[in-house]
Amino acid sequence: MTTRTTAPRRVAPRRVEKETAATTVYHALKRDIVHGVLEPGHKLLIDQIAERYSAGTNPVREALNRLSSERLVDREDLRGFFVPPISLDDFRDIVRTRCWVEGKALEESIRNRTEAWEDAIILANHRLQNTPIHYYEHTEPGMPPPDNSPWEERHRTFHRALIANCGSRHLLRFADELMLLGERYRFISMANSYPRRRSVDEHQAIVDATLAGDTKRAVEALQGQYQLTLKIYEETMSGE
Amino acid sequence: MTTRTTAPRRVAPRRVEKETAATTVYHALKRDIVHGVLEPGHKLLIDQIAERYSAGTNPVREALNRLSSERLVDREDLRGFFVPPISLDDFRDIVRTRCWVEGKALEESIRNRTEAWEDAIILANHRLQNTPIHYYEHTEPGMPPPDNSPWEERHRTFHRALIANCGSRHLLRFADELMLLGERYRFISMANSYPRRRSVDEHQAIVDATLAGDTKRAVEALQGQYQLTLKIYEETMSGE
DNA sequence: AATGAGTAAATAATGTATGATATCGTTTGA
DNA sequence: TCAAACGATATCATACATTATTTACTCATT
Repeated sequence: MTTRTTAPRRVAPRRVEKETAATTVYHALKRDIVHGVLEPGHKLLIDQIAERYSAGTNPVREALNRLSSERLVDREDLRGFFVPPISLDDFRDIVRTRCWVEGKALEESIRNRTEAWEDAIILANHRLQNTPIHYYEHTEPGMPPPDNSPWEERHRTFHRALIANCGSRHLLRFADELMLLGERYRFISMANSYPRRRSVDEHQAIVDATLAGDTKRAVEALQGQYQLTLKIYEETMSGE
Repeated sequence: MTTRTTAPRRVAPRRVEKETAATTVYHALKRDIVHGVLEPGHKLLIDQIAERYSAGTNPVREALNRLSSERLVDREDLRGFFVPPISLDDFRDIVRTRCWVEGKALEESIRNRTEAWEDAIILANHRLQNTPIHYYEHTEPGMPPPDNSPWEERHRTFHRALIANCGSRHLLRFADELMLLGERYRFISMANSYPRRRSVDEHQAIVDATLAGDTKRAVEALQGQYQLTLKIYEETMSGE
């Protein structure tokens, strides 16, 4: 048997991973609900949604049904779908639960720590620090709100990296769900509260304690950040 | 103004709460997957499911989409729906996560304890103790497996009652999801392991510690029960 | 005039049927 | 032995029919 001179390069049997319309609508709806584009309490009319995302009614229904199981839309038989209302109580619940879940997940991640996990945190933190935040105050009046999606994306990645080593798929899934629910409140009510936060320092403190293996300090730093977010939200609410 | 002698008793505008076909199929599928009637790894063909539950394809797709967000069915675009496979690793993850989540929820429930909550636990435990378990060994060969759904129902209610006072809707939702995922393993692989368990004593121990306000002992008793379940599962698996 | 029951029209969710498109298993040909 | 091609099967999307809810209106009663 002779070696081939031209590498046969088996064409990767990569499934093209085509997306169905239902999945496309699912992601679009999810994004628009989390970003507050679709307002809390708003009724989601099938036909409107279908037209909005250029899809049929059937894919829309499938997307809405998926989201209803993630508590990102409310559903009532024969009455339709709604964007879930927001409330201070709900946000308090989300933050508190997130503190428990991610606190535990961080603790376990540190217990199981590996070099690869630590590297991923360093990297995620570095990338996050190098991603600028565009403040609303610096844009001209009448301009659309600034797009911070790169920062948002890296922020999510950073927090996922912290707890990624906890060893529990289910706990990570819960953390992800809660992160999403929490982000919704940030987008809806606190779009412009970035500036008052020394988030770079906060993140650095979490990273330092985590890499030092100081579980107690790391968890407290993480939870402290979430509780600060809640505090700002409460002030924002009472100030209006 | 005189008081009316015949109470007008405004007829409660109680919505009849009709169930759609999609919801009916959703519950039926959920039950059959948890009970292991639909086997792990099995492909869920839309038409088959539709016929099985006497429904159209559309309601079936909606039900499957809901369940996919609860991890009770796996979904792949253009490839269909599947009953999730089971694995020892997955069950370990479920039990461990359940210990964390319910441990925390029980701790918080005790911290916020009220008389109503304690009463509900007493009652749920009492009802559970008075519900007999029908053992497979005691039925004639060839007979269908015994129906323990009353016990299962009360068992669920008991565990929900323990943590109901934790004050977090989201945590309770997670606990519920995990309970369901865990029950699936019990139904699939341990249908006949009831007898070897002194579950009445185990439950009583949890109740005693809980009502005594002994958080540490209560949580350990609760987690101990789950870990015992895992141990039995591991033995069942290796013994076959 | 204001209130409320009853009723009919409009609206929207739900379900059915059908056609389009992708995947999967098999066969055929080099 | 491998790969391309074909046919069978199933998912997905659209169009349409059905059923429930919501709204608007009428009219009797207070």
